[in-house]
Amino acid sequence: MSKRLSTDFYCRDVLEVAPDLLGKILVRCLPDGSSIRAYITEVEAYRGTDDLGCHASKGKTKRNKVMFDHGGLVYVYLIYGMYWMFNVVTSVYGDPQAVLVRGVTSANGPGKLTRLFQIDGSFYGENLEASSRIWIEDNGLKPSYTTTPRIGIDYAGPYWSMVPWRFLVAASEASLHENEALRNGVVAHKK
DNA sequence: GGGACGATTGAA
DNA sequence: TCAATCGTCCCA
Repeated sequence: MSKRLSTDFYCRDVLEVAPDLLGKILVRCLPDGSSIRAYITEVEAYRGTDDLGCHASKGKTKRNKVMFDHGGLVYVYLIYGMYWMFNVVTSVYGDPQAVLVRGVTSANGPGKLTRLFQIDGSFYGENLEASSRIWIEDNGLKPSYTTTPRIGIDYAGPYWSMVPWRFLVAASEASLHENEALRNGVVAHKK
């Protein structure tokens, strides 16, 4: 049985929350009553006003203001005029940080993820502890992971564009399934 | 008010 | 390699 993550989970430094989100379950309840669930497999950390890759480096604006609020809120924005990016705000009030969720087991890119989960601008500021249409659950999985520089932020300069703040579940699905099997006490059969 | 530009994706 | 597509942000 998995349990919904509460606000205090998110009110920590983004470099702790980001890797901790790997293996968690993103849950979306649709208007028709059905729901979509998938394991989070890829995330990126954006950390404060010093981080030139972070939207908050330009100061507080209409678009990014929710990042300056407390953790556990949803930060979504439109990119390239057609894709919504789904982020989770972390840390405490006044410390702008967020985790970009780039992939789950059923969608391998941030734009494809929001399209599949039907997440749009109406989710701006949504509270993940209280919302009845989107939240994240802990299933007890702690998959191993690797890191790389963040994607698509060359403009952030040689340092910030190379910081290894992209976190990926090792071996992606295979690792998740193996971890889940272990949690359930099931022997994983490998070829 | 005008123009440049994306934390992307999919097709050529 | 490149177009799609539009809200936000910066400058005037």
